[in-house]
Amino acid sequence: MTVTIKDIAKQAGVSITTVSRAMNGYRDINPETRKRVLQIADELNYRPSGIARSLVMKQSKTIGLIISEMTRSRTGHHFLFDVISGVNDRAMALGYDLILATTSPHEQQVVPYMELCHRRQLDGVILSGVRTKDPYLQEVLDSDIPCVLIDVPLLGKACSHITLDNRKGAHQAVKYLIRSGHRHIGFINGHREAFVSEERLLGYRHAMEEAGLKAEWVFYGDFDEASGREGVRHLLEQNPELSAFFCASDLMAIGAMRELEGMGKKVPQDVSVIGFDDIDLAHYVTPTLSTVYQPRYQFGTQAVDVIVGMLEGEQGKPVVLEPELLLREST
Amino acid sequence: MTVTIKDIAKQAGVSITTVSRAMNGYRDINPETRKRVLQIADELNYRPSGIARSLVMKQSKTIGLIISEMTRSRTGHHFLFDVISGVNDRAMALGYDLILATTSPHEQQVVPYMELCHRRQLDGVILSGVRTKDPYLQEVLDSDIPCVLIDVPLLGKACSHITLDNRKGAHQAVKYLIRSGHRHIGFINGHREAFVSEERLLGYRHAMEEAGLKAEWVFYGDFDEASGREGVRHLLEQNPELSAFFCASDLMAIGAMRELEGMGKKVPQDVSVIGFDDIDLAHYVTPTLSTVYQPRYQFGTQAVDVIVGMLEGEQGKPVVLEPELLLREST
DNA sequence: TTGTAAGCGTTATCAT
DNA sequence: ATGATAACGCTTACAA
Repeated sequence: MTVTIKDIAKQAGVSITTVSRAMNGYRDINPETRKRVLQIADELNYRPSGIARSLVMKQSKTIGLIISEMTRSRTGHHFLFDVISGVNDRAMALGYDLILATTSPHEQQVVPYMELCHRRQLDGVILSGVRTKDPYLQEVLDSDIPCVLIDVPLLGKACSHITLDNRKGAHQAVKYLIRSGHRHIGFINGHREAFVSEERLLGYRHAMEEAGLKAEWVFYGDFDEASGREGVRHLLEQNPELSAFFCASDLMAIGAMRELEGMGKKVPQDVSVIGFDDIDLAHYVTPTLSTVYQPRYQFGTQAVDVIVGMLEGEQGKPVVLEPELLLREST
Repeated sequence: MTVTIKDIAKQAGVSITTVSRAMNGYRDINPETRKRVLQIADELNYRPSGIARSLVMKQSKTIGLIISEMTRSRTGHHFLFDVISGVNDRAMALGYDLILATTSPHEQQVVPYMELCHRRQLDGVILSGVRTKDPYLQEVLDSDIPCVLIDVPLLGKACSHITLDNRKGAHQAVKYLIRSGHRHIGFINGHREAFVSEERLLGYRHAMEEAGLKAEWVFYGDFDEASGREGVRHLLEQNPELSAFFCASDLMAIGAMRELEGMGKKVPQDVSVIGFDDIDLAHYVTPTLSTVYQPRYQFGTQAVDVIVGMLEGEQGKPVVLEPELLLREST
């Protein structure tokens, strides 16, 4: 049915070896022959089988993008699309195919990391959304397949990562609030199993403490809008003096603003709010949201670069991207 | 290095055939033997090679999701993430792997559809974002590989599609505006190479004409915010009497609202606006946007269902999902 | 410059 | 119930 090099070989009256040579641009072949082979391949509408090639070459030219908790709430949406785009674009540009797979903390216990890798003979994998104590982390460390984690600072023989300088980002945001005159700044953080949460907390603390302020108004949310609302309620209840909130995600910041509105407080007149991520929503809501920008697309492209680097024998170097504070109307 | 059935066979003192049998749950095998084989496989940490299996079985258990113009502007973002999620979730649930690939009208001329399919031996493909006269359309028709197109009403021996009842959606929206008392309703459509644009235009016309109104205030945009603004400017310039706009995307509707605001017109007091899609933004902007809901996630899951149906020998039936008019503050 | 033949990790056919 | 053996479509020594 499908045409193979065998068919071409027959048609061209040469061996399959010669066909293979012609197709792959080897030079120890008569230009005439190559031309004829290529010609016939074209006529026959030959398409090489990557599958067969993968089997014999023991590399698939495929990168796996494994995302944990992709659809859980709407949180991922805003962050992940760009990451996926970046990975896809760069992977394609470098000649790699992309396999997308999703998992969850639970799934991770059911189907081992290595199973995903071997099934498709992934050359490398990019892992996003894993929590600090998810099962895959150890498996990644044990594996020989190059892997770069997004936002989890693991390092190993075949494992590197890419992340933002979250500490700096948080520090910038909080410092700005302080400079704007705020003394009582609440921090609505993400959940505790996210590495970025730890880092952002450190940034918050650092900024507060270096200004001689107490850094104790912290709430742990879940990155989504509801938990932003909750954070405001919770923190304000105990500390009515809070005049600003730094939130570990834009979604939480939006929730915070909504809740504040509901309480009759004006943003930014009464209370200032800063988010994190700079998702599209940030400049569509009213008031527009000041936030810490994350170069999501670059998370994707650079993750691929690191992987491919490792594939070529380099030791994977961690990548730490720069945050950028974007000031809008909410401050 | 990697352990294969051969290794297991040796360890277990049986033939590879027997191992294969054990692994695949055949029943013409001694339960004892199976148990031992499975046991050893586990000890050795055996992971089957999907690649090898694909080669011999001539099916890869893989579905390709090919998206044209994925990152062009920010338009796709809002619509595509859910489609991707849906495809991914259902594909995984049914035991299929997902390969994500992107293309563009230009790319389509460079790398043939069949090349993508054969390279990975895709069992089926889902195609999104193609324009009405993109090269892939004909290729899909000629191909024997099951394909379902999203929002392009192609039908063929191995080709079906899934779409929304766009005509009805548009009709509902416009009819609502008419019932609200509007007589001069502008339509900011998507670009002409989108099938959905034709359909939505028909819906607009139908609603207007059945109310005895002129249906001639049409602008062709590009689905993005900028073209929404442009549409308002253009239409209003020539027809200051317009008191409502129906837009073929939420992004254009938001652009329209922004432009109207800029002109000093209040939404909805002076002018009503309805969008299309119900992206997340719709209920975050001010005023919140009335719109026609598209079940994006279902586009994904059902597309997979159709593909898998075809893989099992069914003739692919087109799927037409139901729109739903969501009324919010912009009307 | 070209061909022969082995092998990649499976499944499948046919014996036994 | 089990085992040889031939595929699957390709690459790659090694020979010629």
